[in-house]
Amino acid sequence: MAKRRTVSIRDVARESHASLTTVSLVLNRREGRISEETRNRVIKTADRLGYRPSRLAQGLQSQKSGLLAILVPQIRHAFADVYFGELISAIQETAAGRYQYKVLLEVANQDYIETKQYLELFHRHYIDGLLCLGVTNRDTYLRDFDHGRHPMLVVNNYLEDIKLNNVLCDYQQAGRLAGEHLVDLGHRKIALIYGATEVQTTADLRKGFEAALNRAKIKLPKKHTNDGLYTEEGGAVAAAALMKLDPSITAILAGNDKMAIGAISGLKSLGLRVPDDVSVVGCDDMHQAEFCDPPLTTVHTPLYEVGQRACECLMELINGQRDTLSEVHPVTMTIRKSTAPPKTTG
Amino acid sequence: MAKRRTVSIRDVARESHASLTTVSLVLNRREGRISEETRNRVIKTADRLGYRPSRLAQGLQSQKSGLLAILVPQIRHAFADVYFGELISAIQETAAGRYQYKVLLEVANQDYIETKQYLELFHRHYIDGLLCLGVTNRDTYLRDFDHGRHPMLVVNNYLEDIKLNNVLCDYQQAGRLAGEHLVDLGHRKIALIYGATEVQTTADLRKGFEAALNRAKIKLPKKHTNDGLYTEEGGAVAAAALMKLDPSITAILAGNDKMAIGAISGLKSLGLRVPDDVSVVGCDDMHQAEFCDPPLTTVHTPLYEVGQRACECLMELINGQRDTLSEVHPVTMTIRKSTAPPKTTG
DNA sequence: CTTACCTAGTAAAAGGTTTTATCTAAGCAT
DNA sequence: ATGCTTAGATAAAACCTTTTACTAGGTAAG
Repeated sequence: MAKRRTVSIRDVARESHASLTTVSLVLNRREGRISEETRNRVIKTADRLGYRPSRLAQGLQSQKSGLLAILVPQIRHAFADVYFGELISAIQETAAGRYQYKVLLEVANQDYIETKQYLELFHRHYIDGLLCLGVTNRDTYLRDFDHGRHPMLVVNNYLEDIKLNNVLCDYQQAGRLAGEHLVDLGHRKIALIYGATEVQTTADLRKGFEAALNRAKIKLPKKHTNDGLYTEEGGAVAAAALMKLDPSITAILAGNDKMAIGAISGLKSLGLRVPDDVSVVGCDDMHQAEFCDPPLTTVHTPLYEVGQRACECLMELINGQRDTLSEVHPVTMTIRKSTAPPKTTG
Repeated sequence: MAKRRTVSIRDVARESHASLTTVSLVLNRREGRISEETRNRVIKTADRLGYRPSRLAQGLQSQKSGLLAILVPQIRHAFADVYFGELISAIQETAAGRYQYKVLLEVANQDYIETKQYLELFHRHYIDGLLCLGVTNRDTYLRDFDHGRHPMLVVNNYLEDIKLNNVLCDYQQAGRLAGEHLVDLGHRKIALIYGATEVQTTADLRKGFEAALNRAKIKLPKKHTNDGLYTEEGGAVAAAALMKLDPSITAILAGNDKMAIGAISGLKSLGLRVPDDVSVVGCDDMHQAEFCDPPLTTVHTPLYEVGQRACECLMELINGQRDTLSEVHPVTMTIRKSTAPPKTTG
């Protein structure tokens, strides 16, 4: 079981009676400098020996690691969340497929942030770029990046008082579209189940939603809003509480599909029918939204596309083709069966 | 915006009037060789300059990358699956927390397998070890690993005819426990909703389940089994089909919690009550199982623990403390509200 | 006084690549 | 015969560490 030494470019050079330089030039397809004959000889030898250039040596030389990292917050089952899952899939596929980049997975727990591991990642040449997911306004440590020295960008969010690169969906538009849809159907008593308030896009969603309602002279009083904690259970509880507080509510927007689905089940367990008694709108348009009962009307946020673009933009930052960027993607309504005009009350 | 060169060990040596070797010795805590005075001088200088050793150079020297990869199959939303999510979380946390290892995310799509990228990962010194998730009997390419030249192991599964390292739950026991639980409750007409047949652990679950039934002189005929495709929708459809084929069924085991939850909703929509009319047992004990209606009786498979152990074992393989291994973890029943004795039919 | 050993430290090699600057031989013009 | 150009190839430097083998100077033992 003699662990044979890995074959290096030196071995190829020796066995093909050429110099290091020649082998390197041939293998990196620098055209025109080497004769056809030598080229073939080198390639054949490299093949025969099974030569594979070491990423470590290449990286040391080029000062590039060929790696990017995805930083996710430490949430139980962050990796089991469709939202993150969709983004991670998009990023991984784009990085691997289009750029031959590999993806590192990092979790930002308390110690990680205190010891500034996210900077270490760059300083120790682990990565060439960083994508931050699930960022909130409380993540002030991101200020360490606002000099723009390290290629990084915030995915599907932004921070109010730190200027960072980002690619995201238009959540104000999302709120507006959802609001207009419900108003157009004739609803007047409309409620909102929001997720965490420290997430900027959530604030935007609310802003857009409220603006749409206001335009139709509808208020969004405190008793018409509730926290759904971004979870199904939270959505269920929030919906029930809202209906208890004001039984005349006829429509609810939830900040994501999970809470919307929870809300539907919460309403059902109160004996209310969706959409006959109460209409429900979600946000995200995740896979499951199509298959729940009733199929969910929701705002389609192009997450896969955002993940993909985030990766592309990060590569541009890495390659210095770009300095700073902020890209906003439009959203659309996907109308299914969970919304309908309100019952004409007598 | 002059991009200043990264500070190297050479800079530290120069500024602290010591040699490269001395600096390296001090910084790597090789005790005893260097005087207290020099040591302090070096440390102070390193701090002042903000020196961070380059992982690339260290890796080149040590022939270790400090990275391990998780290989997942290309399934839509593989990263949004609680099953994979739990394993990935466990692995990532263990690798980062206990070993200062970082985790690379790889997706095994067709091209990836055909071009043997999984081997390239080792040959090009990207990684020191590999963990394979979601493996099936069709993944014959894994034969490339059976020489044991590269540290790798299969997580929560195994292959019948390829001898590989693995850490997994005892799915035969899982089937047996579920079967015994239902038999003990008095059920005689029992059905199984399985996932993909090409997954070895699924076959094991069935085997253990059937053995438990047989011991009680109960058969598991073809019409009492159905494919649930590992999804909620699949579970719903499968349950409905089973009940249509044989309305006398009083209990169902589903191969995972997702299908179990689907089965419950499928049964409900047929007007059947769970557990009053039909008992349902799941497998996995994912977070959601506790919160569905009724709370799901299920086999608890210690996924987090398995992921953690997988990581630990991989590190032992990497460090040569171990050559080959196969570790099976016991499972337990978590009894909640979705199972009950069968109705005494008049 | 010689030998052996210890302490504090260093020079140089090794790890594997890419790139820059240089070299050689051949062909051609002067 | 000399100088210039070019194609084809190469030596050496650079990227940054860690480790091995060595040195100089001092002390203790024989």
